[in-house]
Amino acid sequence: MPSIRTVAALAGVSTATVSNVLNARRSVAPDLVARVQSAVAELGYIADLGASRLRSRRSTVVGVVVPDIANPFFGTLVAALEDAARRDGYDLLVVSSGEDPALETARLRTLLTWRPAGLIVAPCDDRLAGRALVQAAGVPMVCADRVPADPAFDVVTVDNRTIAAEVGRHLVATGRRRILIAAANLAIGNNRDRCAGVRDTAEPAGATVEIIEVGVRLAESRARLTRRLTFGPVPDALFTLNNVGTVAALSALAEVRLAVPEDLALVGFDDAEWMRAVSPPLSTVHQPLEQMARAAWGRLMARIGGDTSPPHHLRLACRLDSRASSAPARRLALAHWH
Amino acid sequence: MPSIRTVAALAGVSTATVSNVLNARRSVAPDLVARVQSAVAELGYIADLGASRLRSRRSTVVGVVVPDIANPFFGTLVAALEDAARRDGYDLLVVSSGEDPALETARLRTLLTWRPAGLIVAPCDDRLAGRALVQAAGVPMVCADRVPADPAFDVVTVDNRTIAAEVGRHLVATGRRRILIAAANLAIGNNRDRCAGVRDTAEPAGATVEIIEVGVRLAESRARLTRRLTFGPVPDALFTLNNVGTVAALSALAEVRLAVPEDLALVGFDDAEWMRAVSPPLSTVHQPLEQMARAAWGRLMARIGGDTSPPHHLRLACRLDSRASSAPARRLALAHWH
DNA sequence: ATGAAAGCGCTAACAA
DNA sequence: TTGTTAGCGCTTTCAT
Repeated sequence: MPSIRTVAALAGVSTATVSNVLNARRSVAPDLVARVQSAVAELGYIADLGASRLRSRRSTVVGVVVPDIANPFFGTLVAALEDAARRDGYDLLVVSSGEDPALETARLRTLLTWRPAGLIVAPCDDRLAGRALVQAAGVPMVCADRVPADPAFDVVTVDNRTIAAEVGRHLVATGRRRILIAAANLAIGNNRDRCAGVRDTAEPAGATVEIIEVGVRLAESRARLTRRLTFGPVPDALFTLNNVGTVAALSALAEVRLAVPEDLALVGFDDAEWMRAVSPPLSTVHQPLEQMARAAWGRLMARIGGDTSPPHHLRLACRLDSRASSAPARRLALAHWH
Repeated sequence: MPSIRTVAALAGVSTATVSNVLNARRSVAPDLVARVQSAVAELGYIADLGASRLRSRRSTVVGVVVPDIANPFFGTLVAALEDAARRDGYDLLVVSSGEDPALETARLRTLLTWRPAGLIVAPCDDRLAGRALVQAAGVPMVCADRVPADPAFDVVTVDNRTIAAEVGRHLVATGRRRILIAAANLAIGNNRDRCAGVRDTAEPAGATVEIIEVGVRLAESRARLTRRLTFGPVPDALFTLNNVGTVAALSALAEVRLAVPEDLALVGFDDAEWMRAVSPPLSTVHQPLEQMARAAWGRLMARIGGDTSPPHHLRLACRLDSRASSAPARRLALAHWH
């Protein structure tokens, strides 16, 4: 591949001038600009950003860590981040932690190896074991979705407790009294807050709230939920705390032959297009993912730009999309779902 | 951050020795190894892979281009690629083309800027406009999922025509005669092959096959499908050629009040967990994504390793998971779905 | 087995 | 305004 020297030689200028033309840093005479540009075009020259970063000490790559890029929740988050990054001239190095804290730390170390300008991390638990590594490297980091226990970093998340309280209110208002919450993993603060929110409104209204931890994997969640529904008392409402749990719930409910919403109401945290397309359409808590991505990106850009203000802690509002899966059981036989 | 010189100074050795210890290239005396290692630990030294690549001319980053990382199909593909990459000590620079050929080319150019060891691309159409760029750069490229018209590169895809023929056979065998195919975009060879496959088996059996192009976006697909189902003759089978189309179909069918499978059978290309969890479970063509990722990665590693054999063209077999959404209409009133 | 020195491609001082 | 030179952090000769 041609280097900046090849271009300089062909254009009959110095490498500094080529650099200045390409980066528009210093003003260059119009005829030299033209000569450089045609040399670039003729050679198909593409600058080496690695070398550029090395010398200029300005990095244009940002590392992103998510628990699982195959999960559409994180896929959508990453897509929105990429959009923001592209606008600002950054590229994204994306890694998955597989919901494993040890792997998360290892992946963070790998990312630091590329000298990113910053990091955006959706931690796999509240501990965020790799935090020390990042702090030692002095690389700005913004946490998204999940909140590390001691947020010494900027954090962008949602108002879990408030929206879960609304779910509790909704379930009670539609006549449900025995609420089962399927939480993936209570080591995640989000999930504890969501449970607390439901309790806030459901218990004072006389409903019972039971919580089971079903794990982060689909197969395991389905199995635990099936077991619980087979052997325990049957609830009249089920609230799943993430999209994997919602799929697990649908499978488990079909397996034990419980009808939604006749036998029990189903509400899921995390929204997806298919959830409103199926019958019955599923009631969901919609998280503002694009907004979360933009906010996280904005904070990171601010930090990269030298902002040293105390950590920002942003909580975005969710929206409860109440659909047929949590309609009152008694009215349902007659109602149309669409 | 400490550099290799900081480590060398602390360990009392030369930078060459530090490099040799860290990369295990030349043999180093045990005591020096120990001193280097403790210096590394003490300083929290993390090597700069950009500088390393610059000097050694060995890149450990691979660029990945997908139409949309938020689409679980590509999310899963990328997750599988990341897994393979990590095992081989590579990192992934992932970009989305947004199903836009111009953006695809721009993103490819951006990737080349990082001097990747190779590229894995799921093109957004058969033209793959950026191919010239990649060839000029001399960077090995493997295409996955979609096949460029003139495959001068290694390609890993699925046997679309064969599995679509099986879908046609299945629909005919279960009593369907008026098949509607909802193709996203016929500029994608995959979709043309899938249509041809259905025709291969359905038309000789006396069924009619109609094809409509619904576009790659959900809202548009839903609208076009609704319009077609409202104003055209009602088919008794619908085959959607990707996961977005399947969601669009569910919405459209609910909107026009057609019941699956009583009024028509529904079969979707692309599988997802939720498709087997909903009622009725959806019949789907399952693509071997993990296998596709492993094969693409394997080809890329071979090319990076110097393999100059003629382009490989791999077609993997899909599996039709026939579920209740394409059960024979007449038997259905009595059948259990699960 | 180890170190000194050169140089990967680029940009930032500094000189002219 | 332009060119010359040094050097970012690393690896690789080449010498010892």
